[in-house]
Amino acid sequence: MVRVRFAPSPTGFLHIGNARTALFNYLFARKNKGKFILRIEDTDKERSRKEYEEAIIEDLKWLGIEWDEGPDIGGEFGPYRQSERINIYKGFAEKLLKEGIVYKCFCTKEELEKMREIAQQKGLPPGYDGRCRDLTKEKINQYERQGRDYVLRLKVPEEKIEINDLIRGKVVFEGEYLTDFVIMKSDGTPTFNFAVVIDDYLMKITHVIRGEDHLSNTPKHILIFRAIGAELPQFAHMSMTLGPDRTRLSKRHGATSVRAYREEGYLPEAFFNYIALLGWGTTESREIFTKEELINEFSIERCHKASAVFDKEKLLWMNSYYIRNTSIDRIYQLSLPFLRSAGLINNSEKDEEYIKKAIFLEQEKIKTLKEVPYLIEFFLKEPEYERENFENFINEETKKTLADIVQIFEKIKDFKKEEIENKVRGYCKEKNIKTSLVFHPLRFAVSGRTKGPDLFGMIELLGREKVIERIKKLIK
RNA sequence: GCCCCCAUCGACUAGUGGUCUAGGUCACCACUCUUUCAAGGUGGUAGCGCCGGUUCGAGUCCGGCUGGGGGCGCCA
Repeated sequence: MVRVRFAPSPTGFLHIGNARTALFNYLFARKNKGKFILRIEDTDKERSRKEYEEAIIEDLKWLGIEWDEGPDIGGEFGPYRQSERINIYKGFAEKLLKEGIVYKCFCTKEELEKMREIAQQKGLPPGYDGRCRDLTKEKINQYERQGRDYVLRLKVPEEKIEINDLIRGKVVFEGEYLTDFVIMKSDGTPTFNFAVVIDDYLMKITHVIRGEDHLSNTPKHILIFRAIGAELPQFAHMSMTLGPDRTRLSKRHGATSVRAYREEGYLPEAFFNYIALLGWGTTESREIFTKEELINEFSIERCHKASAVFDKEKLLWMNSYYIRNTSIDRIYQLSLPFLRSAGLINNSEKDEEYIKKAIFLEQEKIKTLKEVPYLIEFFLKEPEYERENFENFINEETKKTLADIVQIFEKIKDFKKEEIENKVRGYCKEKNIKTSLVFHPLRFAVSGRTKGPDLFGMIELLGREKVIERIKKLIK
């Protein structure tokens, strides 16, 4: 049975890169009829916050990623919050200490700093020189009596470690570059590297799918798996997500959290779809997939090794594509929060059908839900006339035309767009005026704008009364 | 500094030794449709980082170089 996990740290909102890791784990689990587990890695007390855990859970749900076990729903292998598992790690650490696989290190920050400098001078990566490895019992007792802090370090053997990565193939790390690393901090909490392995082991994780930034940590993990006598899971290291300048996606590239895109009015399915296409593709280079199709098509072997640049433009296109191809009911529902905060929706449900019709008229133009209030605003409120265009469309000449149009509108029996269009076109012909000389001022008079939806559909929806009122007010 | 990973249009990708005068999508440009803006349709610009090797034949295999990314903490 396939078991995978997504293990974020609640130190901020769900990041795009993490969302992609979560997504790939999710797709892999569903594709293989396995389980997807959510685990919260909150051992860093300084930076972890409960609000972020809640936010991450909310954003994952928004994206449509569901888990089978997690801190909110429990499961057979809980608890799923590392802060609640401290005693488990301690137990493993004590056992390893007894077995002599792990040892107490009393070195101070200053000593460690010096060591790193020396290692660098020798052309080695900065690391620990192992000086506390063979401390005598007496020495250890003495240090402890003095109340000195200590950490637990793993005795790292000098041998090469091979990883058989599902995405990258064979990766070899030579032994001499890895030094004894910390598994338990002096405050009695585990390091990330230790907690991950213990949890993956106890939670029976079969496939560790994570970002490439963890590839270099993997030898350490393998050593810990071996130390506790556990079987290795399969590893798959996904490529990273980069900003437009090809550096790691970060704050200075603008919005990097899923939350931000959600608030900008992106559809979850569009975001889901786009993110899946980063570092992954099918042989036919298809672009649009439903969640089910993605689950069906997904394969870890097709993951790219090279990192991918997150392209906001393409996401925006995809979002508009999804908006164009989604039912008005859903667009309406999703737009509600945006309409509310724009103060356009306080007057009750009567407006629902009217607003839906307005959205329908604008649908092909909507790129994000955030634009909806602006696009339909003039249907709900008196228009604000664009100053820079005012005189182009409302002048002595057009006022006369508009006055005629009012008369025509007053006489139309069935105030529907076909009839309205026929009559207006007929008027143009009769007076021998170019249609654009009528259409543009009319559009402007009714909406206050030079751009907008289908003119006659818009007039029909606004209704005779409102249209005539708006025109009259202008030409007075 | 050391270790590891990576390399096809500006971006995302297809491509697993001949069918590649390298295909698709976004962006960009032109034309078209048209009452505006969009959307749509048609066409176009643009790429295998470089140098060697293997081979009858290399985007595809091997090596080096260059470039980019990641890691090296009592952060995760």
